[in-house]
Amino acid sequence: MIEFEKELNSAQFEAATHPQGPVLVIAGAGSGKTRTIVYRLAWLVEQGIPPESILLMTFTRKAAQEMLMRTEQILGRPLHGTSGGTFHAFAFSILRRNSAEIGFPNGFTLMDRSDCEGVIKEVKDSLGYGKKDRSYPKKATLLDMVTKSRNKEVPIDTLVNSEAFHLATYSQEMEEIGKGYSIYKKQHGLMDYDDLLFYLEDLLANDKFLRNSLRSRYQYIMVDEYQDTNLVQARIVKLLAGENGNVMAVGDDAQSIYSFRGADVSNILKFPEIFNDVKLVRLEQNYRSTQPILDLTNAILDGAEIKFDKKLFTEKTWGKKPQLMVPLSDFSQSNRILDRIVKLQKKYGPEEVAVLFRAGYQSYGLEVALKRLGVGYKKYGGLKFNEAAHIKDILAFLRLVTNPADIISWQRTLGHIKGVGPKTALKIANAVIEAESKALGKFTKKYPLLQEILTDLDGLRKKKSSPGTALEVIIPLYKPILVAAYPDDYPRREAGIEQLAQIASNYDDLEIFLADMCLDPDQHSEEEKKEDVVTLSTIHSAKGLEWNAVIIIDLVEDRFPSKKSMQKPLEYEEERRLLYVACTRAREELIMSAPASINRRNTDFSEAAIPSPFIRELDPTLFDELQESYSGGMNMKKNNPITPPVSATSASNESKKTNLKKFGLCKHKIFGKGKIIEKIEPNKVRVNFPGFGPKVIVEDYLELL
DNA sequence: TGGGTTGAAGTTTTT
DNA sequence: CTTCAACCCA
Repeated sequence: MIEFEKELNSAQFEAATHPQGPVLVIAGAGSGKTRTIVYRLAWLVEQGIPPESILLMTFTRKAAQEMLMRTEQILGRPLHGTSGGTFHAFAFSILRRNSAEIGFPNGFTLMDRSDCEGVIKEVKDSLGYGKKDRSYPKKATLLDMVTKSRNKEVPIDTLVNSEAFHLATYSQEMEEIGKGYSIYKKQHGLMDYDDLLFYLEDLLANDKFLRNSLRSRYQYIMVDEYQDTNLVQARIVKLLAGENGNVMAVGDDAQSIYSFRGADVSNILKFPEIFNDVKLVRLEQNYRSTQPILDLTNAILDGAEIKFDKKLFTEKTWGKKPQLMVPLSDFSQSNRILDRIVKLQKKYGPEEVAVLFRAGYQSYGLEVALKRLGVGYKKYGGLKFNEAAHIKDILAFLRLVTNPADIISWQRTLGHIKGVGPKTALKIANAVIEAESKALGKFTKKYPLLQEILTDLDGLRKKKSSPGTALEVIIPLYKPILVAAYPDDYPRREAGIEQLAQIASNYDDLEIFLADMCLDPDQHSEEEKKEDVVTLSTIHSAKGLEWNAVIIIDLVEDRFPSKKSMQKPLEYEEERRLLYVACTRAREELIMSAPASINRRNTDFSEAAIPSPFIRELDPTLFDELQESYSGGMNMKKNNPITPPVSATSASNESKKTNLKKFGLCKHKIFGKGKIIEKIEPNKVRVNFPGFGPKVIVEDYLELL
């Protein structure tokens, strides 16, 4: 018997043992959110609720697995049949069984990011857009806009006006591309991540029988990280929960960091309006970090444009102040951080140290340093295992076994035949699909390799082969192609393919294997399995995790907050929350690093770097500052001379103000070159931009020419 | 139409 | 430094 009342604090207990109806748990960072969910699961099961009637939606599959495992631990017995995973994976499993009903009689193939980009490019080209226009939005940008408009459920036009003004001239065409994209997917039996959610919603809304059967199956629904759900996810929850509404939503509005993907914080704020008689529980006591760390994280939130009514507190009143390290450059930062990692690992154990950063590439320097010293590490975020060209090649081939209409995969696969490019591949694919044996005969005669590929595909299709056996056929066929394409590093890539085969051997069903590779790309990568090593992670991928010591690197302007977010208030605020998430991962030691200079990509020279505005605005008594001396050591900066470092921005503003009187030429990041025609308020001017017309701009966003 | 070359532009986060 | 698309030649 579990003693719930003893194991949980009163708020946690209240949430975990709430008998019926909707509950909203606003759980501050480190407030025992996972613990609450786990105890709720255990409580439900102890009340006699069958485990298979519980549905647990999480942000990653890993999170779900961990929670289910912990529940089994405290229950002391296995938990059979509880469904746990991401919205996307859940949607896939339902849609797969009902594909005919949503207009995919032959099933569908799930696309990953680069497949989607390929389709977008195809549509763009077929519409004849962007010819000869070098500055036409790239396929990645186009896809971003299309999916963002879909996720936020706002027309592209509106989206462009509110957050991508520089694309204004293209919004009409982007709208068309979006339409074409959606038709293309349907025609070729393809779905992207967004489709999974929208088709699921349609299915639930229209199929009363299915809806009722799912409702009676899932009596209790729990949704973790609710602040990062989007509108359609919220509606799906509503459809699944039904009248009795046994939903528990858990989240923290201060940790919402996925709005770039369409997540909508107002979901969590509006939850009480959507369901009746919502029980609201707040978890505010922090069990993770020491008080000096919380003082700093509370201060970060204090600077927010829209205030959070939230002050985390802890009983761990002891502890070290967070540190701000100022290495001379981003290059020396790697070495100084390496020293710290080694020391911290001795103190806390090798697994208990993590280095966090804004973007995947920011850890490259450190990775080199770690390798040189032979310190093991695992990295989360950034490039994925299945984004490597050779892995994609193999997966494309496998996809043709299940979906012959997948033109993108045909082009990828047939492109390896000498003399075949996208155009010829398209013709061949059409000949195959339409079964035009005459045309096909010509092609197979001309390209012997094609005959081989087709024969293998046919064999695999007929036998309904498992992923493992399919790979046994494909690998020998692909090997010569691999060797020819990458003469210098094919052994490394071959090892990657071996690894893929290893993963595949755990699956019986090819379609499920392929979907999992998109839905959960790095669950099986070798990284996962490494033990006793330091963790390197993007902050997004570190969500929900914690370590004794956390180091955050590259806290300088343009890198964190990212350059792009500086001009957009909403994105800038999200960067702030991102830093909040990063800092609240630390239990005992928090180290922030803001190198004094960074290397710009296109120059050989380092440029002076300005510490992140989030750091500059902090009260300097909240942290200790360490500066790297020219001889290499780190010295404590004595009694923290109040460091509103006569910031470079304000200094340059001064000079701007005087120069602006001349009404000269200037440059704006979005509108390009323009001429200043009028000074309006103390810090605003009217500028005429060729092509855009006159605009009122805040001086700080202008560069004088 | 494929394949190589050239020249310019753009750099985040993820299911 | 990398990626992308236009351009040219076979």
